[in-house]
Amino acid sequence: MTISPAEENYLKAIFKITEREAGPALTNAVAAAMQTTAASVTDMLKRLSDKQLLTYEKYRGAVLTDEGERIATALIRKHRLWEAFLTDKLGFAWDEVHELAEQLEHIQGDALTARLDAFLGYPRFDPHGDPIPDAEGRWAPRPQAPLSALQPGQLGCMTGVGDHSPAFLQYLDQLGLRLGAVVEVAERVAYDQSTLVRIGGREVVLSDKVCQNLFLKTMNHE
Amino acid sequence: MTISPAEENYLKAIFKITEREAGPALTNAVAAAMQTTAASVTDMLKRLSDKQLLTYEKYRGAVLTDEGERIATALIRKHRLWEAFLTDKLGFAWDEVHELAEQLEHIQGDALTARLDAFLGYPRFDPHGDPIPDAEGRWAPRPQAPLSALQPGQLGCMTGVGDHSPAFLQYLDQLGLRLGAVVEVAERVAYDQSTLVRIGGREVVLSDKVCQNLFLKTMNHE
DNA sequence: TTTTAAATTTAGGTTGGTCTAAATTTTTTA
DNA sequence: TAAAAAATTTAGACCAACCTAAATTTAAAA
Repeated sequence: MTISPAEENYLKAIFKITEREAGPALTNAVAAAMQTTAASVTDMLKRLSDKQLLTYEKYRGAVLTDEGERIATALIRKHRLWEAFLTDKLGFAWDEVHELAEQLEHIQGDALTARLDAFLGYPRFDPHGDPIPDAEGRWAPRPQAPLSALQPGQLGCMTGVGDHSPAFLQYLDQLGLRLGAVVEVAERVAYDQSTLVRIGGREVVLSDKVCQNLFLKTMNHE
Repeated sequence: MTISPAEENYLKAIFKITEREAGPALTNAVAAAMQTTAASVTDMLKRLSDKQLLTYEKYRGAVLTDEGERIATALIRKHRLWEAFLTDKLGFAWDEVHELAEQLEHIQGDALTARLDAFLGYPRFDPHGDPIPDAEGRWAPRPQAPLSALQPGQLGCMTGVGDHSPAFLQYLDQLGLRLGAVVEVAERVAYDQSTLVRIGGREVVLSDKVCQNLFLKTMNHE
């Protein structure tokens, strides 16, 4: 049974929606994620349901089957391995790799994925700090919290981002915020929830929006 | 103006046909190369003609325009760079890379191609000895002849193959015939044009078909 | 609980890329 | 040069993936 790039993209979108929202993925949510119309989504959900890649109830949304989830996971694995390749081997910046990986993730061939993984040294995280599932679909645990959840005085090591847009990533570059950067929360402004942080000696104010999209692992002082 | 993978494949097929046959590429020749029907080809030739990627005259075949040729060349460049990547970096054998490269050649992004080229050290030939055009579409000259054209007593260094099928490539592996191998023509059998050659000490008989698909650069003794 | 609004599906259409079968043109052969 | 064969095109159809507009169902509000 063959599966098209378009179908794969739907499965991935549904996977990501159900990752962050409880219950079935609703038509409009999928349409928003796929940048398409609700009518097109309904169409596709029926086809994916026929292929047993998800269960679909009219007006009630879709849930991936085990097979659908397996395909989505494999796709995310390939996407992130290619992102690691593009940054680590070809020297692309972390804000340049998403679009290319969107194409590369659809290349078929288990041997290719396995060899690429080995060539990269079996990375467990991609250039944005997102976990790369292994060949069996297992995810590495990642104990992290958004900067917005840290209290003044707390110290954190940057482990990921919640927004992959080039604009956001470039802004972080400018602030010296890359994976592994150590950040100390100095003060939270009650008025707008913005946060004063110390990054490598310098003090910077980060908006609430930025803090919600910055993930850190808490550390002890010294 | 956007161009689909299917369209790219047609351009590449037509490029390769006109490379080896004089005059315009005929419908049936394209159909054979694309493993499709003549009707589908006619359809596509009209569309590519509308897009100014080739000139097409009913019943008389197609000739690529400069733009069509540029696209075909870029596609071949990507195909061969990816093949080099797959063998040199990921450790695939030369008979395993064609299908994967057929997929990878359609990945869009000039920066990717440029960086891949640099990462590989600007290779001028792919794992099968085929030349890789540079970013401007220029081809390295390759002075070579089929083994079938060499006379007894002549010495040659293997530089390429005329058949990329896994079966042929694996057979060559078995004979110790890889790029760079030195071959001495010992004798040609008039009856069936088969050739007795010496490869690294051993004597082997190669059929005419094999000899026509083995390319060498002639060398002087010692 | 009835009305309104929001979400979703259905109906019908488009485009790209393919197909088979029939019609046409070109080439070959008698 | 006329008939037969080969090559090619046209006609009509299909499928995947999308679309808009209208109809329907569900959820929210009065």
